[in-house]
Amino acid sequence: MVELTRKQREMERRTSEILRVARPILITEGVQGLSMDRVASQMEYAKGTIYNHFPNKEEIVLALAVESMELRRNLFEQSAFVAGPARFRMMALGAACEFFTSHCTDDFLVEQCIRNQSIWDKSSEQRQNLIRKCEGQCMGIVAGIVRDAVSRNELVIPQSLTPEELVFGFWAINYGSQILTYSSPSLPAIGINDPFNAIRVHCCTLLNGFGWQPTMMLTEYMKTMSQMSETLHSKFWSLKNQQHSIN
Amino acid sequence: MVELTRKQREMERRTSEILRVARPILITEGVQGLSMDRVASQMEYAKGTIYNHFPNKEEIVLALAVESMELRRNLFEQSAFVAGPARFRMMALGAACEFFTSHCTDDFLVEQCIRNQSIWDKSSEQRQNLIRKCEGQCMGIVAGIVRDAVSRNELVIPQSLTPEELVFGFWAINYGSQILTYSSPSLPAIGINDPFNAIRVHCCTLLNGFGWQPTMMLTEYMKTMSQMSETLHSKFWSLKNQQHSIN
DNA sequence: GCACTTTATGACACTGCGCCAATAATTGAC
DNA sequence: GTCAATTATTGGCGCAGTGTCATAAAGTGC
Repeated sequence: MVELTRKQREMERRTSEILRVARPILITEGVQGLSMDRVASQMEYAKGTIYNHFPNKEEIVLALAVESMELRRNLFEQSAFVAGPARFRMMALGAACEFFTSHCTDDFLVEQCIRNQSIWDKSSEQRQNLIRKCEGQCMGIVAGIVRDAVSRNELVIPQSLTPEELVFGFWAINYGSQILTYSSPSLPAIGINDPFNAIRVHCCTLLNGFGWQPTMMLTEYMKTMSQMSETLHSKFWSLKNQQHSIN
Repeated sequence: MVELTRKQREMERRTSEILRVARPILITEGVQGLSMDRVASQMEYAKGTIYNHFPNKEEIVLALAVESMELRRNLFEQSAFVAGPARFRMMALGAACEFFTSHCTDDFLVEQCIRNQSIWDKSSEQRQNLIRKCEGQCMGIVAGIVRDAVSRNELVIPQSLTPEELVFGFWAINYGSQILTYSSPSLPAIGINDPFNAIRVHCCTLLNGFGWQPTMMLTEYMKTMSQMSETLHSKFWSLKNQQHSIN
């Protein structure tokens, strides 16, 4: 029994070793650049051995994405601890998104990979469920804040919207802007100089538009966001570093 | 001279023939499924001949994306003709986005492909510029509406935002929601039952949040959107069909 | 030390890309 | 109408990557 456990642990250790080797390849050269041969030779194992751990490279990509999404979820969880009105927690989440995109760019890029249909198609349902689970957890955290705001009478959700659908709008605007920022070749050329600032303005406008109390003037919102960002950064950094030491 | 032109025309005819063959493959089986061999055999030409027209398959994908983006731009142009306050034109643009996603799904999917880094990397700068140009034109149409609203005193843009950055928010929320809708495996499972409706609500809230006149209650906005959508659909359809007859 | 199980290996068949020498078709001068 | 020159087409080749599988090696219990 002890033997079995030792073997299992060795197996798991190598699994995470594979991920450790694969991650920088995926980040620097994309899904194209990642190949089983390459991972194998870099680890000084035969290809077949890698196939004992992952049935195809898409599974490796998904496994890496799960790690990255877990970091995002941890940042979200941390944001949900901010004191004060629920709106502050919502703003902290915005700060977490910004942090994730600008300081965990690698993880953001890895997370992006799973939006590729061909990767999704080739991977096992089991691992897909891990992704869904993490996605659901993130949604749960944000929707929880929305529900909290409602119960505190700080927000009235339009009747035609579920709390999750309200979250969906913020999710979409953050996600969309991040994708556009990273994949649209030249935003400045078409007049978008500071996408981060722009999205902050839009989020503030959206929050105010829903009448989410306390309503804030733009200047006040921006100031609070800056302060909040600064306060949270140390926590965010420690979460990020934790993540890296695990790998 | 006449001879040359005839040859050139034959060449061009075949180029578009290649695209006509490649498009359904790309749509049904993704970038993975599209191969030069396959296009060649389906057209009953040798592979080398296809390479006389496109230096690699990525160029084919980009060429298809240009076609699809041109359809989007045409829908946008059509929307900009709507009479009344600039806000109505902005709403018509929203309807155009909805139409593009739900009735030109194939084009939407093709447009998505170019967000893939590896495709962008392998394609020529020339064709990349075609994409940028079309993207810039789309932005120009929407930013024009924003500027119009400002000059009509129907809108005051926050000082920290350029008109394009204001557009960026709407772009992000629409784009983001569309991507999430198509690539997030089970939105209903996490509480998002009607993403389209949700985004309409968010857009209305955002417009109101910016104080874009005439301010509209949600019910009024939704009603107007439905009417507008219905009115525009015939124009949209004819544009879409035009596109298809060209191919 | 032996029979048996588990694990690792790398050669192999297969697919697809991009190249290019050989081949075929077209052209225009005579 | 013929023919050399130009131009276009062809498909086989080298290369790289995937995933499989028979074989070899290592590990395990007795």
